[in-house]
Amino acid sequence: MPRPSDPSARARLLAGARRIFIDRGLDRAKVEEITQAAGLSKGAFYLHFRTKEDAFKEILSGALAELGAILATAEAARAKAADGGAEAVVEHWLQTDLDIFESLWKHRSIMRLVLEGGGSPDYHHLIELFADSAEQTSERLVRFGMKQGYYRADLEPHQAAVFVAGGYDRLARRLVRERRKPDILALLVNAQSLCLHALGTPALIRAAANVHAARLSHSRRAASG
Amino acid sequence: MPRPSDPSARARLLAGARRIFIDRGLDRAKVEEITQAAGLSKGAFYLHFRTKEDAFKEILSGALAELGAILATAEAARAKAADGGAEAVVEHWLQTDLDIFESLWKHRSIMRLVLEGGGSPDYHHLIELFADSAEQTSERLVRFGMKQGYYRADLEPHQAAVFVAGGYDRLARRLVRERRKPDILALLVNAQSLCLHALGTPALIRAAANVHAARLSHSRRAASG
Amino acid sequence: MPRPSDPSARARLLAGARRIFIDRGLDRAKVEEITQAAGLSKGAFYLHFRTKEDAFKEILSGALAELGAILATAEAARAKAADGGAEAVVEHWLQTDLDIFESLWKHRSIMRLVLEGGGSPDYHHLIELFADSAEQTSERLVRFGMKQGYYRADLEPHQAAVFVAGGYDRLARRLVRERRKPDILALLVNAQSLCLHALGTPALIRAAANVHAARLSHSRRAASG
Amino acid sequence: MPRPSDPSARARLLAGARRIFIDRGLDRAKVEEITQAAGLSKGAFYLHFRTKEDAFKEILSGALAELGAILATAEAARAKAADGGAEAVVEHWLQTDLDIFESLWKHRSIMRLVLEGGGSPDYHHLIELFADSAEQTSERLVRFGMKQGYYRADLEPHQAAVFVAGGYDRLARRLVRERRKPDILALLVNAQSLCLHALGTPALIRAAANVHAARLSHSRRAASG
DNA sequence: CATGAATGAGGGTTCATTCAT
DNA sequence: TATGAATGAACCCTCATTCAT
Repeated sequence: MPRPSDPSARARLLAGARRIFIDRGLDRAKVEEITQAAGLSKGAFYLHFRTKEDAFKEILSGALAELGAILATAEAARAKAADGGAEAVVEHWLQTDLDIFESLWKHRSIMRLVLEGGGSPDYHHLIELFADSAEQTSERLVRFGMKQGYYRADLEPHQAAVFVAGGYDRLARRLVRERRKPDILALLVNAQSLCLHALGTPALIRAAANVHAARLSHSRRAASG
Repeated sequence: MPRPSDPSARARLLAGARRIFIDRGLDRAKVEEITQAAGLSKGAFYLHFRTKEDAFKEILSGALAELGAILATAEAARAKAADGGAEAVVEHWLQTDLDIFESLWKHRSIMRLVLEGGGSPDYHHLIELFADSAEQTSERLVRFGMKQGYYRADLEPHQAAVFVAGGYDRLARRLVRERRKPDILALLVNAQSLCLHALGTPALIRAAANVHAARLSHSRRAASG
Repeated sequence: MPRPSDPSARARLLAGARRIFIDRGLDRAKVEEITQAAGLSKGAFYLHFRTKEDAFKEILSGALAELGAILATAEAARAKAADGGAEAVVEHWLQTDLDIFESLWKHRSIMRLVLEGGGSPDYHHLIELFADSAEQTSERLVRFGMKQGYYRADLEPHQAAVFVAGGYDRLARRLVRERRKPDILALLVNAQSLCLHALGTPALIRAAANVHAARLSHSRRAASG
Repeated sequence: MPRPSDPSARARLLAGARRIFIDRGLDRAKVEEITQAAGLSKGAFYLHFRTKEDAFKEILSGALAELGAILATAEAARAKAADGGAEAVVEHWLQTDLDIFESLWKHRSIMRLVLEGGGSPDYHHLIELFADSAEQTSERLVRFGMKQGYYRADLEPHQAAVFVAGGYDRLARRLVRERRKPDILALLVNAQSLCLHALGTPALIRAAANVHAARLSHSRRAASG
């Protein structure tokens, strides 16, 4: 017996697929589980997606596209921030991190799946892609910071970048596993602070302290208000 | 027709299994691929392993046992190192890291598989286990370091530990992907140096600089000799 | 390419399974043979049955349930028959036997399989169950008949029951092997007559003769009319 | 490591095979179980038997040959017994039954297996063979008895034979399931007595009573002495 | 004779995908 | 669009049998 036509079928299938993929991983997810979760029949799945993998890619692409956009925007705004002096640099950096981690939180379940390999070996390159991109961004930032005199001159930029990216990577992996939303701003302020103590010049550390204090107090006011 | 008896069959199967698991992940690896890689017939697999998963576990356990032993040894020796002053602490820390990363390198292919989720969702807890243990060790070290006066007093130990562990985690994930063996000592010296600049007191940073210099020059002499 | 939908698939699978099970026994029957016999693909089997054994049990349960119902009904009606005197007792006994043997004939192929062990050792207890139940019923009847004075007083009830049950058991085993339907009424009249000569008092033997004659002439009229 | 040469290997394999066949049936018995039970290696089995089925046949043939011999001997002696009058006929009949049932008891485990279908459908014809032969013997005896005037003249010989054979068949099936040896003489005396009440003339019944009494008292004296 | 590792044909079961309705 | 029975290619694991030692 056909179900009443429902324009949301595709959306419901995607939602079901997301849930099942998250529970089982791509390989172990069964199409029938997905359609059951969506309240539809097995055949319906193939009206909307060519294959199981296609549905997976589509679910991923949402999250990845958002992250890509954030990175692109940040990249574009970097030069302008640099002109604004130390505090603007820190401010821009912090804002980019916030955008990224908020997006990770929003898509945490599917991101977690991919981060943990549940998307099958075939999808692992995506994580590497993203992680490498983060690392390269870090390295560019380190080099840029050194050139601008914000960072200590004795750094080996690549190694520093690996380490910084690693800190953030681990932060991200933890975030996607949390059940309740942590105070992302606090986490990132802390992370930046650590990075800056490792890499930055005293001047930059001071600038960061100002930015951080301002942000945190503003955030607390917002929370309590 | 049976093949000539070959006492290395089990080893060859393990080697084949490792290779195929690494290529495809546990779920997508076919037993027949494994036995073909080992130059044996399908049935031979089941003379040596009860199931495909059993073979996987066995391959894993070698690597995990070694890492476990290193951590246990290090833990046991820590107190003694602490008595030896700043340089002994740094020395002990560096040595432990070296042992771990050498072991990771030795088992890099299978470790990479697990780190990247190729062992099926079922095995992911192992990574978390190890990562959490690294994080907890980091946190203990940070608290210990703060108490001893080696680390800055204004740190939030948990956040610092997450970040430090993250740096090492990322380092490990990179290491297991390398084709040629990098200079592990140099990587770790760099990593420690970054951590110390982020966390350590000037005294400790100086002590570390000595230890690092000694180790590096010794290592270079060995390499060129 | 899927076959055109056919609502009789399950029935056809059961029919195919019955045939193949009967030919080969449970263990040696291949699922693919069954589905071929049903004109379906191997996978179709698992749309309708969880396992090969399940299909077997289902085929059995039909026959067993019918036999169980007949025995229960007969048991319930026994006391009333006893009140009707010797002829009613014989009549009731004969009718029960007829119901059972007609049911056996209806399900002869599967009953034969189980009787002959084709359902794997696992199913043999079912035969014992049924045979023991028949023996116990026999023994109850013998004791009852002795108490009522219908049977000779010098019988050892258990041994007599074993023997009577054995006669019927053998009759059943022969029946399920026949290609063409024998005259079941005649068989049973004969069997009863033998039992009664072995066990009964002259009065009961005379009563039985009347009942038998009436039944047979009625049956012959029906056959020729 | 080869075991010390042991001339009893074949016997031990047969004993092991018998045990395992009895436990599991032909199809479900594994060659390795058999050789383990015999304390030998899997290969040894094939030094002594061409296939698993061959070993089964060999085990069976022992029991079947003995039964066959008993039947042949009895058949040969029948005419002579007939000349000896009623008591000699009963005596001969009883002795043959005793020989058969003692043989069944001796080989009860393997006989039970075959009777219950554990030898796979392929072997079921053997039971039918034996049962049919018993039935035919019964029928010959009934006809013979009727001709001699020992049996009632109004019998339908075939039906009577089915019933008698059935009683013995059931007796045999029960015997092979017993754990402890029952009093076979008593069982058979009882069975004969029932048959004779069903089939025999008063003269034969009296003759049988004499034979039975003599045999039982002799047996009791033997048991108590 | 004995060993037991090796072989490889099976066969039960799963599940992505198709398509008649 | 929706349905869900049907398909059939996989794939894991078993086990009778072989044979180099």
